[in-house]
Amino acid sequence: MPGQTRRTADGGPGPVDAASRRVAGHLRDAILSGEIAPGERIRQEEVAERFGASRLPVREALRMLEAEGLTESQAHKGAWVPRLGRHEVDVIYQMRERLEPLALAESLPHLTEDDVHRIGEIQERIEANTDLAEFLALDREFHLLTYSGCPIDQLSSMVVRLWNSTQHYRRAFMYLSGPGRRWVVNAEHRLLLDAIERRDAVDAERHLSGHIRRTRIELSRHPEVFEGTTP
Amino acid sequence: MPGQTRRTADGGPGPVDAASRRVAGHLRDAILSGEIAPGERIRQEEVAERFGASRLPVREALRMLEAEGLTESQAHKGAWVPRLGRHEVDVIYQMRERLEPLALAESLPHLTEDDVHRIGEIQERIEANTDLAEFLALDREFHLLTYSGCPIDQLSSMVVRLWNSTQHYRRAFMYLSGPGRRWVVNAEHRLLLDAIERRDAVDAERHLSGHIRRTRIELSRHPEVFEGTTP
DNA sequence: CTATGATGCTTTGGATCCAATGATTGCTGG
DNA sequence: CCAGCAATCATTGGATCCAAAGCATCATAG
Repeated sequence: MPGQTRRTADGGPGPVDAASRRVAGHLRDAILSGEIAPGERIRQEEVAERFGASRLPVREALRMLEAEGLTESQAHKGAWVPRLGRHEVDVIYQMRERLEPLALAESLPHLTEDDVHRIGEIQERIEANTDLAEFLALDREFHLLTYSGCPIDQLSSMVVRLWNSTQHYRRAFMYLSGPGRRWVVNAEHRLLLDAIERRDAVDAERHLSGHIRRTRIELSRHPEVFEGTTP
Repeated sequence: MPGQTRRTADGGPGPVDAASRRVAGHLRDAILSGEIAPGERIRQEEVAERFGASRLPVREALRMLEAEGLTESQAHKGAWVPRLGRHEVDVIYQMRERLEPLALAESLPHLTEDDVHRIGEIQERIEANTDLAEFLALDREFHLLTYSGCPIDQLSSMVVRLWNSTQHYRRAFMYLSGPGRRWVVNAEHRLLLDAIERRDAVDAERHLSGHIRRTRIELSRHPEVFEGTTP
């Protein structure tokens, strides 16, 4: 799952990746892929041993992930992946409905023709794809690419953060709902892509907010997503 | 400037404050009060010596502040307070226009009668006050109190983050514009407060987004705010 | 048999020391 | 006199060691 490693700072020509950022990247992938589930605790020493580093960069990595909404921590009690409730996920999707159209509008003027072309290619791969994990990765890549021209760091990082913290529930939802309504996603993506190609910010914002809103409402009809995995 | 110290985690019954959180609190106050200006670099050792700690908790504190949008950092190049441009601040205000009404709507049902009463008291102190620094602190306290019932951590912390990163420019703007349009703020606050007392989320959201929007537009007419302090 | 308190064990937080990287400054050659 | 290069210095990143706080278990008394 490349492309979203190295987020917070170091965005520029940063030549090296410090150990703390490397550990953060591995941990991020582990959380986003579902290997570490919500509610699960993260022990510093275990992570340090796994990635061949000392505990210190692990601590810094956990702070970075905390900034991205991927972990929570409390003094002397450790860190864990936050477990979200039904209402919490619903509100986070409402935040996406309000923020991502703005990110798209800010990004649109800066997207190159090549960028738009790549977005179209991703959509073709989405339509040809059948694997669930790959669909999630491609969908994420599709949307984040549409925001990639946004020059406002605060906005970009908040959008990524919202995607991160709901990734697990999106996966659980897609798993439950099956591929039956995949065509709706494709239609929405196609309309969004067309608006982007026409550089029509108004249409793009409308299609995007509708896309997120529909997902939120369908997701809210699967309450079983939020009850699972109670050890 | 109390009330906003100890943000990120530890929100619950956290009994102690670790040294890193204490350092983060002091640094946060220093940045929000303007003592450390945008663009200024922060040297770890200097901070460590100043607050009587080792460099390690300072490093963790800088990560926490990075999470709150108060600092930026790059590997082997250190940390500094980010300097924002005119357009960047404008977009951040647009983010506020979209997010804070949602935070208010989520908060409203959970605000107690006592909360609402305290908000009214703060507004009275705002109207009686003449000092600029105190106005900024009270205004911040007013708005954050209206969001204090919001149970969605992600939303609350994002709102605080947006307030944090624009605090310096808000102060510069208030300093330039003078008290001449203070009455507009008071009128908007009064209408907002009334809607809150009536538990009218629709009205409250409208007044709030209008309040932020007007501030954004007046702020955008003072480009000199963003050019100052070039050493 | 249960509840309460003390003790040890695990895990995190902090301090000091060492290594690596970036910037600055001085030197040398054109 | 200026440009480029190299060496030194300041600053950050990382590893190891030590202290403190939570948590669980076990023993003991009611």
